[in-house]
Amino acid sequence: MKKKLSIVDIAQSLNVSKTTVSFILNGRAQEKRISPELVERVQKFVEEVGYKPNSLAKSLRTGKSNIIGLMVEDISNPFFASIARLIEDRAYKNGYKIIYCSTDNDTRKTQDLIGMFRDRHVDGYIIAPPEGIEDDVTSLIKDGMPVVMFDRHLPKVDTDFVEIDNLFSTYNATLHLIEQGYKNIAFITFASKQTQMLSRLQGYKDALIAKGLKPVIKEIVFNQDEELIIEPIKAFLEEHKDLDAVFFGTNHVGTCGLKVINSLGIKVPSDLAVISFDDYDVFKLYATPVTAIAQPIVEIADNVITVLLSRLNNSSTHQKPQAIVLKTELRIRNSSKKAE
Amino acid sequence: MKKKLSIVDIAQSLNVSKTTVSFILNGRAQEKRISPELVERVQKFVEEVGYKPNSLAKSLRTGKSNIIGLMVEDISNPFFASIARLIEDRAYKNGYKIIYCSTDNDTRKTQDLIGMFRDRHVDGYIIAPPEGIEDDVTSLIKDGMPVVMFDRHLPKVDTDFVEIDNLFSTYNATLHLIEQGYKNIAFITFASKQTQMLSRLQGYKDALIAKGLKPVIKEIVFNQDEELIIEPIKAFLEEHKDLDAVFFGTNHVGTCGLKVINSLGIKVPSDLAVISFDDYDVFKLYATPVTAIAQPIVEIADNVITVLLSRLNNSSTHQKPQAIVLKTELRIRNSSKKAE
DNA sequence: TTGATTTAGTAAATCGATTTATTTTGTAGG
DNA sequence: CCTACAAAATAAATCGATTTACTAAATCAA
Repeated sequence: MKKKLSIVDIAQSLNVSKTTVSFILNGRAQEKRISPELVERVQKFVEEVGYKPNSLAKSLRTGKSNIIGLMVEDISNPFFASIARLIEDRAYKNGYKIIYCSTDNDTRKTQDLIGMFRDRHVDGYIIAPPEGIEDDVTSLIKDGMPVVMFDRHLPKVDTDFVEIDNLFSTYNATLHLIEQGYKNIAFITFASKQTQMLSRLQGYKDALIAKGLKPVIKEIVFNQDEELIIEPIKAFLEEHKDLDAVFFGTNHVGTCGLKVINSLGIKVPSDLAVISFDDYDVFKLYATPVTAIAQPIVEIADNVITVLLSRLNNSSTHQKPQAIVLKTELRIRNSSKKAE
Repeated sequence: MKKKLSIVDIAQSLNVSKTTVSFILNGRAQEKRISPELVERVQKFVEEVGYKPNSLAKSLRTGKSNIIGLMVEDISNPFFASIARLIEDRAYKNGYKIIYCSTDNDTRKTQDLIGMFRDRHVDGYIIAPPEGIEDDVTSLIKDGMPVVMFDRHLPKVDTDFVEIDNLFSTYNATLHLIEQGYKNIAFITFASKQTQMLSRLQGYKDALIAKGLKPVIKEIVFNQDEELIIEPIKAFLEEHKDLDAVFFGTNHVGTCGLKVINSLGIKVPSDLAVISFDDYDVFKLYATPVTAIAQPIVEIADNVITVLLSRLNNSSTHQKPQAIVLKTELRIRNSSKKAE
């Protein structure tokens, strides 16, 4: 177990001071007028023995950790997993590592996790915020931490966020259903006060009302246990035999919804047309592929990391927070008009 | 922007030495014979002002970071995302944070990432290792780092690992197909020398040979771009019209395979029976649900974290590395016998 | 009373870097 | 020859904890 080399070891081996080594390694040789020969000698040696500065010590001194904290709702959800994947790639390419965690939309858990991240001195935060976390995020921002929110935002917190045009997305998709001749369209979603969920619901309602139809809404209480999501959906569908279409508000609800539909032997779209928010292999490969609203995942990730990196690089300049809203794509998969 | 309190601030406020504060905060008060009154006073004050030790400084001194490095193949793959989720939960509960990354099965990238983790002084490693990474992992172990491998292992590296009984899983599932009357069964998988892939392939071959049938194997070169996976599968299926069943070696191949099957208008299972490794919503919700081999995800995660934590807690004792092999479950979904 | 031991606590070294302040050396100008 | 100034490098302070080694006061035994 060879022990790690420190900057002192390097300095001693070369008979120079560690200050000099440090300056050279940090590219401040010119500025500090260190002779090119010495620079060369040090760099060559460092390369040779494979010395790498201890980043903990570095962080302690500089106050920068080169770590970004990423808080998603649930890393096992394909939407968040994909985003995380893309963010991870771009972060690593820019010399940042990611510490991530799943909030489960649980305020207390999220508070704890913010505490942990803070404690670890992460340089910046990427958060899909749960409800009730306003104060904690505000306090982060007050302390000068860059925070970028995505998927949703906190109206009371003035910071960058990247999200999609939820209201238009569901409005447009609902209109599509109506134009196909569907009239009894239900919206099944998670009970939530989060901005993206409120907008999705609103878009659906707006479309129905604009066309003089009556909204039918079912809100499911989120639960880790999938059975407890499936159960109420089943009850709802059994109770509303008159529906001719159903709109699922998230990929998770959508997947559970399809399971219910299968178990009840409902035929899609002849018995019941289906649209889901989020596109996802399950929807593409379903017996009759399901129309879905696809989020521009790559763009979301790109924007998130770009905004955050720019904050990290000029932490001095106080630019106004950016609100980035991206478009979605309605992927129409079973466009057969409703049989009259 | 209030600045953080340090242990010195605490010590000064209370008129005691920082040594004393440190001892008390680390539960060494008794051992160090510090009077109960003083202990009480310090604890109360610390609580009051909400002081938290700077974990970077702590790590620098103690050499422990309380961070676990998790390297999966691809965090956006549902198998790895679920495992990561479970590991994350259990790690946090035990006071550890996770830094994760996706290796893409790329040796060079993985080497870089190990370097980064090492640099960050992570306390332990959980790795789904790509090929060719033996030396790097061995060197980690030599340096006394706990390393647990999962999903696959490196035969030349003697360390803990958790995986499933791949050979039996595919053997058993293939036998199931044969018993159903299928005779021309192909195995489509990623080209790979990884232990789990070799075993899966072997299990398939063993079963066919045992029954006097001829193996038909198609190995796909992995690629980030899904089109480049779909393409060769399509070519293969078009070329082998005589097949009556196909076995997909991973969830990813399976999903792509179903897309091909859909695009070719092949009916499952009447034209072609399908089995896939890994169970997954896509397979449950496919037009005719697909028989799949379900991995015990919770058990895998539990075992991984348990083994790692025990190594972390008694790093002194040199227990023999454990090889944990778990059972899978064959979920039979369209068990209709082949029509003769 | 004296020396040993225990009790309760602290000063200083340490982890491995960065950064500020300072010293040494060389050279040009008067 | 002496001063001034730049060039080249370094000593020492710092980040915020832990840990080793030490001290002062109190207790105890002989």
